[in-house]
Amino acid sequence: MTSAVRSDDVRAQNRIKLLATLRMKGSMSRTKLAQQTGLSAATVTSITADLLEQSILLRQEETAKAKNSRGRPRVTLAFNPDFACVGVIVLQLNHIMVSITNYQGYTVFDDELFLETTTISSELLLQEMINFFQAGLEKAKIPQNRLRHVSVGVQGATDIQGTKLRWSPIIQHQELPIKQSLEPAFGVPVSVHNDCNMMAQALRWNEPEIYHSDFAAILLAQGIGMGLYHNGELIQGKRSSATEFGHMTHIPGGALCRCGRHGCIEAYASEYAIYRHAKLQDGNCPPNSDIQQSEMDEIAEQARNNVPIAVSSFERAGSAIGAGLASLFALIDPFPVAFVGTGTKAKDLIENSIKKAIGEMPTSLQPDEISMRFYEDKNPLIRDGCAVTALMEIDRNINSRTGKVLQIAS
Amino acid sequence: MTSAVRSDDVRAQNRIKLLATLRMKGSMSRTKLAQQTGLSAATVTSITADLLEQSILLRQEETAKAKNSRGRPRVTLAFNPDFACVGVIVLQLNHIMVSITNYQGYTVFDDELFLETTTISSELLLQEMINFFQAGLEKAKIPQNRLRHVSVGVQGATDIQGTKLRWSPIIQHQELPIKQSLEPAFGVPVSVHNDCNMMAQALRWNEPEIYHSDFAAILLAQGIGMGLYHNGELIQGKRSSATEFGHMTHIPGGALCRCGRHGCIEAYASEYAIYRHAKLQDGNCPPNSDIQQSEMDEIAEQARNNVPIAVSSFERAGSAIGAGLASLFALIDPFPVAFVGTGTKAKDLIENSIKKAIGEMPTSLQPDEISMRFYEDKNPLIRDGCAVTALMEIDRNINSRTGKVLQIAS
DNA sequence: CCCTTTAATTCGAGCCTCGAAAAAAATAGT
DNA sequence: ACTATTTTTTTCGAGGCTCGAATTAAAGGG
Repeated sequence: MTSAVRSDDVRAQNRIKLLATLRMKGSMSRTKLAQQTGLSAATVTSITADLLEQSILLRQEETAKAKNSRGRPRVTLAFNPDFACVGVIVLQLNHIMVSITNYQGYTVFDDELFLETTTISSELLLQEMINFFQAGLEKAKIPQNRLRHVSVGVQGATDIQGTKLRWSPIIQHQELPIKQSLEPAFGVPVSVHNDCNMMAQALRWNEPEIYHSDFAAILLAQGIGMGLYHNGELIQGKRSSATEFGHMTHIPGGALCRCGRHGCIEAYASEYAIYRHAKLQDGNCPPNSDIQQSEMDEIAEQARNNVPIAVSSFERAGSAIGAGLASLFALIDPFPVAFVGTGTKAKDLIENSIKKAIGEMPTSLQPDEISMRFYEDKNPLIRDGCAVTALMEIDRNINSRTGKVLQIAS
Repeated sequence: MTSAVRSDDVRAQNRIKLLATLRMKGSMSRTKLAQQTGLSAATVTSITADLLEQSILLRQEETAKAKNSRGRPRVTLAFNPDFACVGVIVLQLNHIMVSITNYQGYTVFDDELFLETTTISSELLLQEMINFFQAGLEKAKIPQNRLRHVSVGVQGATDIQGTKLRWSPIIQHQELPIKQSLEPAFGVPVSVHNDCNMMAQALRWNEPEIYHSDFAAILLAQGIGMGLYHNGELIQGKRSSATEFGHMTHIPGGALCRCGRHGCIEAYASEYAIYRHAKLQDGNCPPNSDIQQSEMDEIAEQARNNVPIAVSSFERAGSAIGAGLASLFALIDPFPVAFVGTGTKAKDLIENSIKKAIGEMPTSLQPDEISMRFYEDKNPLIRDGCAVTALMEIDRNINSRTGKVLQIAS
């Protein structure tokens, strides 16, 4: 239902709109900002005056005088890179990445650390995250008070409020209270996000022409994950974060999945599933959680040499994904899909069977009309997605000059 | 993205909020309205004064003086039943229903007509809809100018704008331009909606305690349909209306579906699928589109007498639905489900296998925790859903005193 | 008949956005 | 060098809106 609105909510709303426009479309002049936002020039002047005064925006020096025309030269407004910065911590299997991004969106520091996530105690893991990020802050020589937000990207299910990691294949523990543990240490808001959702966020940021209102990012790796946008909004559960595409049913009662159930898409399309089938293991064989990339490469090579079992391993994977997509396309309409992760190395081996499976399904659309793109390296996407999420969170919470937090009545 | 907002949008927004509160929670006093909407008493007075002046609301006579307390007696505000009325046309297989609902939400007239939808030309069908509704208007003695909106509920896929019926099993034609044909005849806005979405709308209206933010209405009948709400909003496609739950994949390459593909949920769970299996027909046998209710009842009776093939027919249906729900529950979190239609007569035969199939799937929730309710008669739900949709459309478009239509800049 | 209580209204303060007019800051032409 | 032109910004009421506080309305209780 619509919310009650007060007069000053209007200003807040329009300020957010204006900042979001700058975030998505880059620096621009006030006049262009007025066009893009639909606000009057007068209002843009008023709002940007506030933002300039608060050092949130900067007048950008006209370096290469774009003097194509006469008239008063436009003044390009840009985010002040030093107004704030955000931290990103990405938690993966045996691996932590941290990075720091300035308010303009440039990553000014990144580093990574290997540690055994599967065996470590949850206290120690949280402490390592804190220490490693603090060390990063020092190495990057960021003034303490500049940090405004830390965004944590994790593989696994988070809660909808973005406070904790509810369950993850990379650690043994459940309900890891990340926000609660990290906020006291950093003194700034911390939010926790599913890695696939962050990939989707980053794609939307990098390639808005393709990934805008309706699209999905699908992680093809040890597990299968998804970040899904519909009508310009991230689809999330009511309690848990992730659209668990990998655990939609593919074959009722079928192969054993890492989650303990049978027949999930993941039990056919993940690396362990491809490996299991290629190695002639039974579908009920417990998933191998420690497959080297070289082994997957080898199976792919065999498939390229037409070794039947290797070929069919990848085809099964493609069919499972295609069938799952077809189901989604039945629910929502067809949308562009980005495949991300090491699994895309075998793109040549799965693409056709994905399309074939989509085509067999009750969609009126031809599979060729559906945009499918492949992105091998997931890490930059996860990192950028976390950074943008954090930056937009800051943008959204820049308050009126009173400094009080905006409250909209329910 | 957020939209630019103008000052008078605030009034419009709050007026809508106020009307929506009255719609959903019934007549109430200004003071209560202020509490419920979060607006100040002063603002409620101001807005309701406008609405009273325009005869949109009425001061309700205090019939049974609820004088429980002293103090100035509250004045209950209610919709003026005579301010407007809306028409509903429900188009089903060989069957048209029309009804008229006043602005207070009471249905003041309804009627139905049998005609061969499968063979009729699209021109004639549209003309019959117009004639039959016009006749209803006359019988109900509704002043011409009181009608404000006509809402058409159809079985099949509509376009997202609600202008036409793109495809339907009940007619041969495609892209039936309902809005375009009916609007000139009625002289008021016409909107077209999928029947399952309207069922969901009606449930939300009738039982908001259960069906509020996230829930689904599933039609179990000749076909399988769904209306799905997520985060308080109807999930729709980008182009087509319906969440085609019935055409999600159940068994890849499985039984033949009415849509021409194989393995859809509908090919296992619809009445024709149950019938086909019970009659020992092959899964590739073309769907029988003309099954009498008595035949379905008979199969159900056999199942209750433990005739194995009849039992398994219903179990297969339940499993297909349960598996589909489990997939949805993996995407979003589990939500309450309302099953609607003649298929619910066999509720005792399918409920357990639905729950079993959900339980086998990778949801952490126990199937018993999921609300599942059954509603045999779909027609009142479709009708009421259409009526409420139309009424809320009117509420949303009541303009400021200038009479101009509200425009929010993109 | 006055006091208490609850509901609703009035009124001024304080925000906002907007259009029109004015100011600012450049280039083009003579 | 100076004026006219062009384009971008800013300034300045006008007109909306909501809100809190104070006021008025309309009962019942004693």
